[in-house]
Amino acid sequence: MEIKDATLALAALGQATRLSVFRLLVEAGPEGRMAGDIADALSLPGATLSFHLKELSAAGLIQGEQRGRFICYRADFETMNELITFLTRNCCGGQPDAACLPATKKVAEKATKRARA
Amino acid sequence: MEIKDATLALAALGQATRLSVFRLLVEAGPEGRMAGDIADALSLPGATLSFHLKELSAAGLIQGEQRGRFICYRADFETMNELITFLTRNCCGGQPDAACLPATKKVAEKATKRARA
DNA sequence: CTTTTATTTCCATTTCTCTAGAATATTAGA
DNA sequence: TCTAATATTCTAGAGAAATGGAAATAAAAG
Repeated sequence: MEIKDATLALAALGQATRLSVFRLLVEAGPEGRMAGDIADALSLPGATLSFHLKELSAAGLIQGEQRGRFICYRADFETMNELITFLTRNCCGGQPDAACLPATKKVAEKATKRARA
Repeated sequence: MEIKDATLALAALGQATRLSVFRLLVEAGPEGRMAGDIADALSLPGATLSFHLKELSAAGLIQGEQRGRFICYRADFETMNELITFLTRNCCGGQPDAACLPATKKVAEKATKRARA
């Protein structure tokens, strides 16, 4: 992930309504939730939710899939993991001893394994 | 970390200039870097950098310390880890099998250990 | 093909954010 | 104390983002 993509994703998450939507989808897992369901859960007007879903999609953080006349949205966990990797990458100049971000090593390992698989 | 703090931190990072500044400090590690040094590295006018440093400070992502007539800024790794924990918390309803966010388990463990220490 | 339901796009309004020059503060050294 | 160096606050203008009602679109059911 490049800085441009990371900025886009972080800006998308740096907004209260969108962060709530995203967290809802992270907790929902791979099954996701219907748009209207999300609107109900967060008491959002359709137009407002739609605007935010679009932003999250553009940032690659969620994906929507038509299901009958509903649309099912899911969190994109791969993007999320890339984002975390980006944020913690080369922490403290890459010296493992410094270990300022405990996530760094483990997350990086996992990401590498997944990329190879 | 609460949603309000997470939003603040993510909004702070969701801006190209600030993300660059923060990444610079993450890579610098606990030693940090002087404000002027950062301005040079990123070719930023003083007023602009100062504005962004203030935002990052307000979000708890960095801290400044006076050193002679310089000010040394460092990344706040604890906040960063809390943020990652927040984002990945209760992924997929907390079912470990789902494992959509590999970071979840490891990061959460580490964060808990540190909090107890 | 018409209606119902789900969601999105359009649009105008309001609000917040970014930028950087100029002025101000703070510290150290001569 | 006076000056140079470093960094912050003030300020205003330009631009971007958020909101939500109304209209449009898309899909399925009758």
